[in-house]
Amino acid sequence: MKQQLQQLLELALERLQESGTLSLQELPALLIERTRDASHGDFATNVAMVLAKQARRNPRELAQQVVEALPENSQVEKCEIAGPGFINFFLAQSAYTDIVASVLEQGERYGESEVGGGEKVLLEYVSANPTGPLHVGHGRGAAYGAATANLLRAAGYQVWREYYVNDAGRQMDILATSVWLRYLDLCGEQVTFPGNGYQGDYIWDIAATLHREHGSLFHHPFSRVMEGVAADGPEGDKEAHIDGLIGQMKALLEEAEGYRLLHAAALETILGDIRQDLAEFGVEYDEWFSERSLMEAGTVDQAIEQLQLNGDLYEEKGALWFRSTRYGDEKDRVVVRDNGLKTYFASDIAYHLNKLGRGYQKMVDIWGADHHGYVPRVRAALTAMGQEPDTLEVLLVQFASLYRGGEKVQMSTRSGSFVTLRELREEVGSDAARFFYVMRKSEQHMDFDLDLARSQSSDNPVYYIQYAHARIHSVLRQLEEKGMRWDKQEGVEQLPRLVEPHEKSLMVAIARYPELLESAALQREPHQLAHYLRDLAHELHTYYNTHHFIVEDQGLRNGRITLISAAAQLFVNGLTLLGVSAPKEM
RNA sequence: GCGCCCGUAGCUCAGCUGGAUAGAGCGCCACCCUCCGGAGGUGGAAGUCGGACGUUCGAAUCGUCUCGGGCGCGCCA
Repeated sequence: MKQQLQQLLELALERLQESGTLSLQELPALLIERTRDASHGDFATNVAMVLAKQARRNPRELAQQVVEALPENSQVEKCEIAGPGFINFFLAQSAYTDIVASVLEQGERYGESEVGGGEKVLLEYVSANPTGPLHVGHGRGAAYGAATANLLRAAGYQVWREYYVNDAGRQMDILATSVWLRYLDLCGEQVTFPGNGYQGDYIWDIAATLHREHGSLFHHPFSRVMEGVAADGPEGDKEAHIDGLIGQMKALLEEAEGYRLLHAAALETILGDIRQDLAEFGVEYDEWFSERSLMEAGTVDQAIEQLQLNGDLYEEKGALWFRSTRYGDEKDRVVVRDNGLKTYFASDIAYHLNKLGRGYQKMVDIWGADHHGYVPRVRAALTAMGQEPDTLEVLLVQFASLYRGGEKVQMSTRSGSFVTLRELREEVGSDAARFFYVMRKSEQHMDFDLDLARSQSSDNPVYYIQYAHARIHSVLRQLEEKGMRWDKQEGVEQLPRLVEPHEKSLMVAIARYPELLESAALQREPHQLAHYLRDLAHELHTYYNTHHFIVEDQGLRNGRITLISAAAQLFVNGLTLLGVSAPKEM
């Protein structure tokens, strides 16, 4: 609808240009908006005001000429000039009844568009290190990522959803060592656990499983383990201490290939937990991309080599540095440490090159806001490789604070008292969690009210929306109980009889949906959809309270049932995109 | 210190490629069921859009400065 108006306007302006009424070098991008006030019609444009200055013309006078030049269109009832020079469009009722009919025709596809133009997008989200269970911060990235993926697909992008698994590197070594130390404890050793080790109970669980399955196969005296290991903090060097422990573990367990076994056991257990957690949350992926596979395929070395050939690397203090300052970064970055280990950054460069190599010219990464400082260096690497830096789009998700009983829930990773995503899901349910997470703009800090999310009342927006949908189905059930049936054909024909203001505004809301989806997708803002659904639910409830749907007049009845059925379809479509269920009864 | 994000009604937040009297929910006050699920609806009170200056016919929206809050500035990931 909006696009049609846009075309009409373009035609009008062209006519004015041809007739010499207007002579502009360049026409500006036309802005047509939904009006806020019904007395201003359905759509409005400010072109006259925008052009007035260039054309040195009175905006209202110019608006009048534009209106006169507009081609006839059956969907446009009239145009008015208002205020300082707005042109308001009043649509014919048929424009709306046609849309209601098309909702029923298109069903779950209603609202989809092609604005994405089939562009291939690789969307990466969550990608938390498999060193422990997902917490509520990851949950927000998961909900946001999954909803954004759905939105992009609906808008005609080809989306590939990926989770980057950091299954190589030092953090995994620390994890394996943590498990081993707990295991040694279970073997009866008096273990002093390193400050930098992973403290959570889940480490004990993995260790216990290993102990049960392998007995004391990996047992070494703790005193032996500590030989030559630097002191732990705060007096000693925490990093050196943990690196020493890792080294000892690798040395002592090599023969039995125990190191690899423990490493794999820890990884598989935790990654398995993450996968299950996300699956239960309705968050899906097309691929779980392994960092180790990248290493083994030599992609990381190739990336480093490429930088080397370009002359963007230099050596200093035994390490290999990428001169990222050349490409807008604040400081240069290490890609290979003095101990020969490649940094996380090195494999991340390789990963992004790999994505491009797979034919994705658009990479959308969703990161926690604490990683924002990381953006310039990855962009720098892409630029250094001859890529356009905007092939990478990074969406940052701020953290969420939980509130229970009006009090902020204290979370601390260090003490292990963080709230896991699983605990959150169990407390408030998946629907509420998914909706609450995307209800706020992602870069906005959010306060997550657990009591509200859990409450089954109208205060809770999730229930409010789901209730609107259930209510429609309740009406359909009532209809059947009364021995009547919905004649869709007749209903569509009777739509022009729905002239009540409530009916008009419900139709407007329905017509707005495709525009809304486009906007939400282009801006990667699922919260727009969440707000829209709330508005739509409000329209439905208001209508419900004012008018009866199951009326004696058969034609009117079918018309109304047709209208609310279209609304029901939108609740299903919209909630599905957000990963929330649309129950028929509650 | 430098960089990024955020300051809008008592609370939680929309609105931000500049536009017509600044919106919603919660909370508060007053109402609405012989009727399809009241898990609903109607009305009301409530805001110097953190502050200042600037650009503009027009600024919550853009620019500069400033105050306040969060985060980041490792050979960690």
